[in-house]
Amino acid sequence: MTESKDFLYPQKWLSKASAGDRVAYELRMRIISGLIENGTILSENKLAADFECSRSPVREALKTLSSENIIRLERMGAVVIGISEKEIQEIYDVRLMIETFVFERLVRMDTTELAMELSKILEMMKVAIKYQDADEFAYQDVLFHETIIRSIDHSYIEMIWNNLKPVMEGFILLSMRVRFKENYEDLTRIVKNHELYIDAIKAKDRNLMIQSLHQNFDDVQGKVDDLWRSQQMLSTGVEQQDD
Amino acid sequence: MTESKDFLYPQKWLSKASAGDRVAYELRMRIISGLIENGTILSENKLAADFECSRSPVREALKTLSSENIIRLERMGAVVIGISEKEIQEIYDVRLMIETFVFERLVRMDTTELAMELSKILEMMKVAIKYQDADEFAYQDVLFHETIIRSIDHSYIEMIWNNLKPVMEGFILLSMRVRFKENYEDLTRIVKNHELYIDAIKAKDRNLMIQSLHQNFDDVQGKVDDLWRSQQMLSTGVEQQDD
DNA sequence: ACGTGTATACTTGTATACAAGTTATTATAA
DNA sequence: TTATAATAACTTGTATACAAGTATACACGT
Repeated sequence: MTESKDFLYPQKWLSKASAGDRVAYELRMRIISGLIENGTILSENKLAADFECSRSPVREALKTLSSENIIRLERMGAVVIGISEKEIQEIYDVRLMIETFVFERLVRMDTTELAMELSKILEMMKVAIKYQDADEFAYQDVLFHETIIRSIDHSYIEMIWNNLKPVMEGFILLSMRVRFKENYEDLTRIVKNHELYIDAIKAKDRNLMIQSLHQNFDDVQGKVDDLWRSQQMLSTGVEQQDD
Repeated sequence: MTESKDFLYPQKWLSKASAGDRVAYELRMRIISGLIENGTILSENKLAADFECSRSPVREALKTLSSENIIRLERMGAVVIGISEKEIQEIYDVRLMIETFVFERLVRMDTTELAMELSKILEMMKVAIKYQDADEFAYQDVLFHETIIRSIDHSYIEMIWNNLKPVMEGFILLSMRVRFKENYEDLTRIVKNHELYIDAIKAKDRNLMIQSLHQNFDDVQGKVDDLWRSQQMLSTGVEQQDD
């Protein structure tokens, strides 16, 4: 039980977060990473003991996680749904759906400011690669897409994003940690991909955008593999919990 | 303050609901209907007193409502966002988006069972018209679309629906109550519209589906007008609250 | 051996208490 | 009259207490 006290979610990102948020972020990571297996039944009391807090923050976290579709609240306990291949596919269905929608709006807007902002984020990503900071890279990657989505000022599209984001973030976080160790050269390809996306936004070229999205999606397939490897790394590094 | 104790949400739909759910459903209706004006700052304590319960269920309700984008949780109090013309447009953007996505899946499935189920719901709607039960009609209307969406078994599309549904339901509820009083003949047109939708699903005809969706959308524009009328009816029938 | 009832150890939902922080108000001084 | 400091009345976030319901295990009678 030595390793299990480690946190999967970057603690510095939680500096001003409430206990409820902390539980949500960490619990989410443990579920996405497979550390907590699908089908597991979570009890509020056990979680409260685990996270050394009262049931109030735990309840809040469980409600959040259930609205993100990674657990299911039932009469007795919360059942872990987690992220299997099907869910990953579904998440990217939705991402494709909303990003396509967003692009249709973007082509009717002035995108110079957005393109500038995205370029800045891209620079950040390059720096993160240079200093081998996987977490920072993941953060900027998520921010990149969030910036695009928020630029059209559509509160209900943003609502969808808000529900998707935490899971995406966790997913990408785990994936990038593996890549920084094992597939370092992949990162430059991801950067290229994002450059393509910016070009598409600048040129307002649908074909280019579709192309970029699809390449991004191919990357995702890679991420899926990474995730499994990440799960294996975790599960072999940590002893089994008895129930 | 005589009228303000009335409930906007059908109480019989809350038979087994928790206090938290009751607060959420009723508060949502008061926000959507405009009974609680946009920009109002809600306090947990005041709401708890209003609904005669403790802060726990109120907190739960506020969290739900904020994930539905009709309030915004801030440091001090929850700010009511509500549903203005912009939000209604946005909600229907999303509905169009997901229902189009769903249809693309449907055309690759066996839809006979679904069509049967939808026909049943349509019959229910006709009965509701016959007995002038606006709430039941609204319920079946929402169920109709929910049934279509759930038929493709896509948990993240369902996630979007789950976040959208309560607001949609409330919105349609208010709209139908007005129509049953003032635009009774509209209802048969809505039924026709749904029949068209079923035909599109049976025939797997994209054009027919698009046509039906757009007519449905025209209906929505009507609903928007109804909503304003509903809001006026409420605001003139109820004395102002002093703050 | 097997069904049935009961005791027990869980579970959630809700109320309440308390701490820490923010806003508003009031009193005081210039 | 105005600026400022202190106090009072809020606010949320978290812990805890309690009630009501549910699953489990165990004993008992058949």
